[in-house]
Amino acid sequence: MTRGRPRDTAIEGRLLAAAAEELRRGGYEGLSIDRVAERAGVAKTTLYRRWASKAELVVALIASMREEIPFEPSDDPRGDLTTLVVTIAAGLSSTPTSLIADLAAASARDPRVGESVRALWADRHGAVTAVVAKAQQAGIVLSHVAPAVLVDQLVGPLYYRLLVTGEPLTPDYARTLMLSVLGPEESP
Amino acid sequence: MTRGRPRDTAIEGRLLAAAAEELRRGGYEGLSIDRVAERAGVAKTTLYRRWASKAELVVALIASMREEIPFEPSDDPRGDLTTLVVTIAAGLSSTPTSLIADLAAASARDPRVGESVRALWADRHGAVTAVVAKAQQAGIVLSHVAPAVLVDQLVGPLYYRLLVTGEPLTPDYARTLMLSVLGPEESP
Amino acid sequence: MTRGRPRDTAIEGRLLAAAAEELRRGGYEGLSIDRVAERAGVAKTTLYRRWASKAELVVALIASMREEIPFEPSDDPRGDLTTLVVTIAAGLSSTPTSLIADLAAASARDPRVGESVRALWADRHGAVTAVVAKAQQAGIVLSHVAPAVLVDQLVGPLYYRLLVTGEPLTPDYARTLMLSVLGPEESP
Amino acid sequence: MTRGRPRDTAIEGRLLAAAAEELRRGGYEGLSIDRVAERAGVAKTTLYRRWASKAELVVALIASMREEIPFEPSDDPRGDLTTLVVTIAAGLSSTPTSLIADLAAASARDPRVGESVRALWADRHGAVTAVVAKAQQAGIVLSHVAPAVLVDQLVGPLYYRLLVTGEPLTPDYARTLMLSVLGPEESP
DNA sequence: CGGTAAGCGAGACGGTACGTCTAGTCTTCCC
DNA sequence: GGGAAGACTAGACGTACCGTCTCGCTTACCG
Repeated sequence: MTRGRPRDTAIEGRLLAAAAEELRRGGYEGLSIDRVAERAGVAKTTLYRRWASKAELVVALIASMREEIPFEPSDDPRGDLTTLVVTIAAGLSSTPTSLIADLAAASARDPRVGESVRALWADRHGAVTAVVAKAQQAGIVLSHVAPAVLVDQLVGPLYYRLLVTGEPLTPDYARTLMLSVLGPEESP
Repeated sequence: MTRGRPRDTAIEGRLLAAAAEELRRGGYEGLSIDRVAERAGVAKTTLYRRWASKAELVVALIASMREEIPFEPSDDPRGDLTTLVVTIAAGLSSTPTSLIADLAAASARDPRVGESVRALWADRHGAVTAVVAKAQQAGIVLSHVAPAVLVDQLVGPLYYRLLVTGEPLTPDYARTLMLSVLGPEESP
Repeated sequence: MTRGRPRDTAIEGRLLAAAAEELRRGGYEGLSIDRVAERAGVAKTTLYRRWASKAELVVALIASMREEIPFEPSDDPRGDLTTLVVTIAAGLSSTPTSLIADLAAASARDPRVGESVRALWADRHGAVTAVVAKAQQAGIVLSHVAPAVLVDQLVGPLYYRLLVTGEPLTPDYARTLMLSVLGPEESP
Repeated sequence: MTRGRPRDTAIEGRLLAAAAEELRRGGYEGLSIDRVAERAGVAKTTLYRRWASKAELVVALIASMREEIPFEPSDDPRGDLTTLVVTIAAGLSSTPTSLIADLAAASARDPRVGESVRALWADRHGAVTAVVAKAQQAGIVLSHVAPAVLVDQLVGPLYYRLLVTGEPLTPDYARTLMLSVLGPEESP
């Protein structure tokens, strides 16, 4: 029923790409609508026709950034978990801290952004949870604590260091976390 | 040594009160320096002489809002730790999340702010570290992992839930964290 | 020769009516093409197919507004003239000033608009000129000055007050102008 | 009484000069606030602190462009009047018509602008009124019509031609107006 | 009767300007 | 030197408007 000139589908991609670049450079705060539009070679009105505000743009952007990181669980839960946590730590420390912090702040301000951001992490954390559950079933983790809590204790400290204490996220630290949660590896 | 007109000590209080009101109404984003100064009946210069930026003002504001919770370590490290973690969780969940997230974001952008914010948490976290070390020495915690890491695994998940997953910080959750780190209490 | 779907003749009227209403409310400046089209229930394209720009639309609008005010000269030029000038004054003061001013401004910017607007006044002013010439021939006006100049001195002050000094255009003022130009009436 | 940092007096001049240049190039329509500010090397807020809108800026600009034409009344009211009217006509016809029309339009929309614009003409028109009154007292003008009306009939036609009929404002025309109002000069 | 040319509705698009807001710095005078 | 007042820079924000464009549908006339 609603007709008219169809939207140029390429524009959305260009805008999101431009916004991503802006976000990468200056974080949420430093993302300027004018610059995004200019970088995308698009009129500001065209951007606003799609997203009514900066927040909505970022929501869409984050959603579009969810890369499918395929993870293949092996028979070695302990090894899998180490890989996962180290990878997450590496991913976090290779992303500008201010960006992650800005996303957290934007999430806290706008529930829709929050949802979008959580969906962004969902894959990775879901994988961790799955492996932890598996390890628990295999008897590797003796704890009777819910897997979700163990995940919080593996992943939470990473964000904590990043956002609160400012300490570095080394692979060693990630492994130490593993050790603390899983206990020392038993020699065969 | 110090010359010239002494600072009007009442002003600081008026400014912080004004800032608190602004923060209450519009959050970090909606806090306007101009409005704070005007509401306090004070020149903007006077505000900036005390705090170099909006972030620092908010840091000071938060600091002023923090109640000195004197903590007296008892002979029961496990009980002490539980009290501490539950208290921290309660403090965090009673503060608007957006505030904490904005502080983290401001920290990531400006190291000086980061330092201030860290000082804000320092007391509490210091206390936790001390008790954890004590518990470890007392043999309650069998882990050979550094106390700092255990603290990260007690406190980190709280921030993680708050800033990342958005899940609630209940006292039960805090206790579950304790359990996971310390292991089940041994019956005497 | 002419192929394709013929233009809907009713649309032009609806557009002009809509434009007239818009002009009445907000003057030239406040006339928005988008709103005119919407008010007429017509696509913007359809409007632009008829007039290539806002100015041309207004030109057509003004042209369509030319009401034929039939004027029947009597044997009493002085009376006729009074009637005419008072009528013109009344017409001007019953029209929003800003509209007249905007038309003048649009005229100054675009010659085509100017031509159209002048045609709008032409009838009335033509009638005045005719009567003045007649009065001059009848010896009522002693001046040897060209009728056109006398007309300027009768009508010009009306616009002058309206557009420049902002003073009101009362019937009395109109009569005073008459008196000044024609001189006092001779008693028979 | 006036406290705070004083306005930088040089800025006003720079802004007006920039606006004048803009006006010269693109007329009222083509004058962009952003460009004026940029050309003047000044923040837009600084401009808006002085004039609340484009119209007000232009009012000030026009006012600043008005040269103080010192007028010394002689013993020859007829000559004085001729000089004045011819000068006014010259002034009007040397100014872009669209500017004057735009000022009239802006006046009609905003009373404050109207006041400013009237003040702009006040000097000249005041001088004319004074000389007319003097001429009337000296018996040169026999009319018993109020001076203000005579002034309207001398000056009004100039604006009328400019804004309505579009006819040129020649010195001859001005003299004809004089002649019509004052009557033919008596030979000594 | 089917092709084709134009009218039409709906709305996207580029481009540009507007006026408002904010943070933080700077300048001046007063105590 | 502290304080008040406010000017100043820099730049983002979201809205409005104009005139062009791109669709798909509809209506006529023409062969």
